[in-house]
Amino acid sequence: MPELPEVETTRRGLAPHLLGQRITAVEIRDHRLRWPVPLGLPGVLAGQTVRAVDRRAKYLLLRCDAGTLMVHLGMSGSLRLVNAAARPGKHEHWDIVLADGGVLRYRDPRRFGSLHWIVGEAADHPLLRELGPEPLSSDFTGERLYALSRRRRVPVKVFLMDSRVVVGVGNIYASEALYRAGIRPDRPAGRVALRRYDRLADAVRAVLQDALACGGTTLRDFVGGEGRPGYFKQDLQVYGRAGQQCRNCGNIVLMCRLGQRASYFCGTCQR
DNA sequence: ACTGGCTCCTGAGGGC
DNA sequence: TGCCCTCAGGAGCCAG
Repeated sequence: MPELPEVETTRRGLAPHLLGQRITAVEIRDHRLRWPVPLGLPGVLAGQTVRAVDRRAKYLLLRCDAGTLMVHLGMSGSLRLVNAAARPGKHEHWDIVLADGGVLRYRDPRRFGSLHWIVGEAADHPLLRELGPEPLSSDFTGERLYALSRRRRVPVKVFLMDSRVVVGVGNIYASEALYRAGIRPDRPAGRVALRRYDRLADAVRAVLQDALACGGTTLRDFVGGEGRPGYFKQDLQVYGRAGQQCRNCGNIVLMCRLGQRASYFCGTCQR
């Protein structure tokens, strides 16, 4: 599933092909994404030139002259550049046709993704306005986690996955980062000390950077054909490993459910 | 202000 | 070319 590293990898892969390109046509084959794709989109987008390809959280932002196209991949979405002659498959819901003949094609079997056109400052859009800092930016610190978590009783894992606290930490990486930091996922957020939040912020950065390094591999697979699941799988320490041995202490990895999400941890290494 | 629960959707996987 | 059930997951949204 597209986590932040994969969205960033997608951005890096697409940017060189999209920058400076004029959009000649847009075809929406299925409007039923998470939010209905605006009917007027092809009209406003045709003739626009892509000036920048940015990312905010897990949203891709294609900045054009008259506005910004905002794409979310949901959990099963992917974007590929394909040949104009390639027939769209079953779950390939929209195309953006470029002046050079290339086609930016969106595939999303579960349709949890979205497509918005934003006129004006994209950062002011309701979906972006309340977002916390990027995890790989200097604004993301243990001090911030500590300050925001005082008197919060939510499990620290749920807290870490709150996009107002920090963006881009999905279910897999939340479990992995907490394991690396030695913090139990079910510990109340307000009962984690500053020094341990420093460790956690470091762990989040480390996990995301490691995954980003693997993301390059994912993009190749994903551009070449089907995205293979579990590109980061071999590096996972706890996620999906309930009942197996902790790689550090040998005790059994446990699973619990927090905020309707499966959470994995070692009861010995994490406190 | 917080917190927990629900929701969208389809494919995968397990039981039979 | 088996059918049916359950579940996973990003994240917005809402009720209490």
